[in-house]
Amino acid sequence: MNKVKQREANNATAIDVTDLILHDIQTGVLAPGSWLKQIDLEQRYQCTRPEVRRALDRLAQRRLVEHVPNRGYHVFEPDGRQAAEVSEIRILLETGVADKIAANASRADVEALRELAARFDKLILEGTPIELYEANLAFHYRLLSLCGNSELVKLVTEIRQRTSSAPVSQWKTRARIEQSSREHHEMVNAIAAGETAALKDAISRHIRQD
Amino acid sequence: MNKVKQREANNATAIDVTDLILHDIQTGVLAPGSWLKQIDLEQRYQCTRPEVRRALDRLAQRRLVEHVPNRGYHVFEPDGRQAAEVSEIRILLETGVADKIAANASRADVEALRELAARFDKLILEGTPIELYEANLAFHYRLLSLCGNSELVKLVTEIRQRTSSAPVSQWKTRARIEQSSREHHEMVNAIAAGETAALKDAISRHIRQD
DNA sequence: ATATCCAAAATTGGCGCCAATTTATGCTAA
DNA sequence: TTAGCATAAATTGGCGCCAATTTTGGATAT
Repeated sequence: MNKVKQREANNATAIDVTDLILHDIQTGVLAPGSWLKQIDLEQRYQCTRPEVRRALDRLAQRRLVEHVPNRGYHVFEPDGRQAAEVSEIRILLETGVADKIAANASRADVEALRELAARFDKLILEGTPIELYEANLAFHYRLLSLCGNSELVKLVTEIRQRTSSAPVSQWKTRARIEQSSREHHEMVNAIAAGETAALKDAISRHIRQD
Repeated sequence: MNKVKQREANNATAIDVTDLILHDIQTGVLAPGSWLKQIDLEQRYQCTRPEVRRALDRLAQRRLVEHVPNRGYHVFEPDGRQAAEVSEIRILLETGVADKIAANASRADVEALRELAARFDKLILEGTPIELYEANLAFHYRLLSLCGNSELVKLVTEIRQRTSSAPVSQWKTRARIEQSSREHHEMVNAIAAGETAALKDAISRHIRQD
């Protein structure tokens, strides 16, 4: 009985338009500043009007899009000060748990991080910008998860989205990407060696230049 | 021309049902765990069904209420671990900017903080729990604003709401309230004296016991 | 030729209805 | 008397329509 219900429940969490729009903002498909017309989104994502509106409202709550009453929603573009402030927050949080990360990291964790850092490396040459972006996310997620504070992980994931509204375009220079990759390895090495001071320093520099 | 528009713009930002429900959750009128039926809210706040649903969706996004599909929304009650994790986050952020707070505080700022701390003191005896709660919020808002990072202020305001779902009921013991008040004064004194270490310590203890 | 004003088109946003699901109630059978 | 089931009530949630506002295009007057 209730085949449909069963199907729904077993099925991976039904993806919501919010995530689709979010992904397109993150990957730069929807450029910062551009207006998000409800009709366009409705067609693009093959969904209904109320769904679009709910998604836009959610993204506005997260300050990823800005809402102008009776005018519509447009992709938010953080000014320099806001970006700097958010970076500051990330540095406080991520360096603040650096010692916990180093303490909790098992040999297997270090190995997994090495692999993720290597994957990022590899994708610099072979992958698309989007793949690179996602590999970066995966690395940082794994790294931060070691701190043991899942609320903090969620929070940082959230505010990381807030800064890098157009992360793909930001990484235009090869030199900068390679620098990022070096810092990834630097972090892993610091963890493996238990050098929390070096880890904090690497994290700090990494966030500042991102 | 456009009298209405003018009126609307000049008028204080039209308050939204979300804030009303939020306030009632914060002050404990809507108890943790209780179900928020759409019909009840619709009547209680004299608003339409879609407004209620939008508000509930927003509060669910902020994790102040929990959504169970086809069952409804109920006030979120954080378990011990989550509460501890959120406290940990607040300590990282608020002690992290303690030096900035101390550095930026002018004589007038210190005076204003003294006044807010005194107001809290006074309300312990004379005020209602809600007034006390709001005086506490005002003190902390003023204090944190001195750090100069407005994004951080917004963020902490947001996550502070997340921990203390029923702050009024938490403060049942007089002893605890008075301890809080002492710590307020302790913080102000530390700022006035420029003793950042003492400030960090006071903030840390204050958050942990809250 | 250009600025201003008016009208039409497009877009946003509010509201109510109805289907789907869940919960409560009462009835029947063991 | 109690457990199970079926039916009814209540609640949630999706969808579409229409009003309100804004924008665009064009016509007129200076």
